Amino acid sequence: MPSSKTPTGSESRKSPDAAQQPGRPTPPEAPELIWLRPERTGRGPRPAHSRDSIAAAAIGIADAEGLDAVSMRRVAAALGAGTMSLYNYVPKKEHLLDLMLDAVTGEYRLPPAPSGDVRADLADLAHQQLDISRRHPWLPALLLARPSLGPNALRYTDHFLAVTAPTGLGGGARMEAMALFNGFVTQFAQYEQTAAAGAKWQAELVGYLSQAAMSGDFPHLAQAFATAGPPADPDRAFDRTLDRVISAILTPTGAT
Amino acid sequence: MPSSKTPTGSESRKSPDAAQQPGRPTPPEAPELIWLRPERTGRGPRPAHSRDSIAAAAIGIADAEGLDAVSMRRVAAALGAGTMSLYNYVPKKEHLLDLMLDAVTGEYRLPPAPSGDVRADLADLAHQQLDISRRHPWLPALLLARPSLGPNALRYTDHFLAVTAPTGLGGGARMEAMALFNGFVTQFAQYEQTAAAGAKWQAELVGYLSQAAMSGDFPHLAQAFATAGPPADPDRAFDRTLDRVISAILTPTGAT
DNA sequence: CCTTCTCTAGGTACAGCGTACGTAGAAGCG
DNA sequence: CGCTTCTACGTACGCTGTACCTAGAGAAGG
Repeated sequence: MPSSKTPTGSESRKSPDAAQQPGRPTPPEAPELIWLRPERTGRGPRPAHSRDSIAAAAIGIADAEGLDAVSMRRVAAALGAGTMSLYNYVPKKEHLLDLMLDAVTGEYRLPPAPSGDVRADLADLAHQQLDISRRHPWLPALLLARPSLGPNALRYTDHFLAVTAPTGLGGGARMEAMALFNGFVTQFAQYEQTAAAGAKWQAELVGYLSQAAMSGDFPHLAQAFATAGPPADPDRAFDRTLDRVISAILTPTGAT
Repeated sequence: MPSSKTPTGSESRKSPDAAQQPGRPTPPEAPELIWLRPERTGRGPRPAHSRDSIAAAAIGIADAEGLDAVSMRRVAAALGAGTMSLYNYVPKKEHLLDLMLDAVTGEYRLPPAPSGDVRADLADLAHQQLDISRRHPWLPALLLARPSLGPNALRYTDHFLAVTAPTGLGGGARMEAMALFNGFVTQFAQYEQTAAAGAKWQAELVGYLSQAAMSGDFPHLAQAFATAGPPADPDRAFDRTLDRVISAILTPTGAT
């Protein structure tokens, strides 16, 4: 943690002679992480909006029209504010996305303590994430694009660590396990979304694949096609692979 | 699914009286999937560029300046072509990204046949993917964003199916396994990239996390922090989790 | 051969994006 | 009270993807 007053000196923007003049405050070093910036400093007029309301507005737009429709102008308009006013709350658009992420992460219903059944607790977390992802179709893409760790994500992380405590794994290993676990669920949700988005795309893909299988260049693909049964219920496929992932996490490997 | 000739009717752009006139060809329905469009039809002047050269140009830009620097204008300029000429080869920017994806997928060195050691073959695939992702830092993000299945991806898929044939799993299950497997590697590579990108960001994150751990609101997080050893070699962490993933794939669960 | 049709090349233009910058005024602190 | 620091927001810039249009190249049909 650097002292809050020392300027780095490498970022002088104006004339160099004014570099060290104490009259120029040179906004010392705003943290890049939005959660490190206080929402309110106490000085000046009180803000007309809150991070929560901004996130809610953005989420409303994303739910209704997709993530691409979330622009600074749109969100500001939804709040009844001027476009540039939004930049008082959110220094860059990235941070707006961080707010959205953490807001939906708040939708988890986390029990006060683990039930004792690790498998069940993990399965519950996975299904909750799938539900949330279905409510907010843009979520998987965002989750895959940026890590982010807002307050609600911290709560989730703490809960995950609590749930997996009985495995005997060390803290680092459990964090890796969480990444693996979340990653799987997120990717599944993401795939579900893209598949649902374009029926035409999916139909073309099937045609393309079977044509490729027919060509003879991909014998194993052809064989897989031949032996594949009906398209299979996605929910069942999810549970099946989820089981494998949980087993992978719970199986001891001798390393911490 | 509408028959392939009937116009939807909602897309008439010109005068409606010319709608069904046979003289107007009405480019019947170009497939959305770029791999379904022939690269060359045979009529007209021969194109000045190829899909390969276009992909190479785009990849060069992305490698040097990141994915955001890949714009239609930039790629066209790199080819010495006018911006709009690019649209003769690539109907939308998405398809340019598809070309890039499949081109780098061609960098896999796939042995002509599986070695017989499933674990070793899978580990090799994973390490190759990690290498390719390190050569092309933009790859993980792209891979996570869109499925895509170009010719090289088909070759990869066929190989994966061949490698996993001895597991006794059905075709569908092995496809799911591939998704899990690729997803893990891709996410790991992606995380590695974002971590490498911003040292400042990472430092802030550590500060934020330890501050959160200190606050007492997240006891398990605090405990994980306390028991965590040194930051751990990323390569070792990769191999460790990769082992778990492979085990998850290889362990029979009674379902096909 | 010439005609015709289809293709490629590329310019112009538009709507929309993120955001740098500057100004005006309100609210807390000394 | 004044000083400082905040909020609000209009204007403007450079950039994006791409719709639309005009020329002209070259293969196919007569």
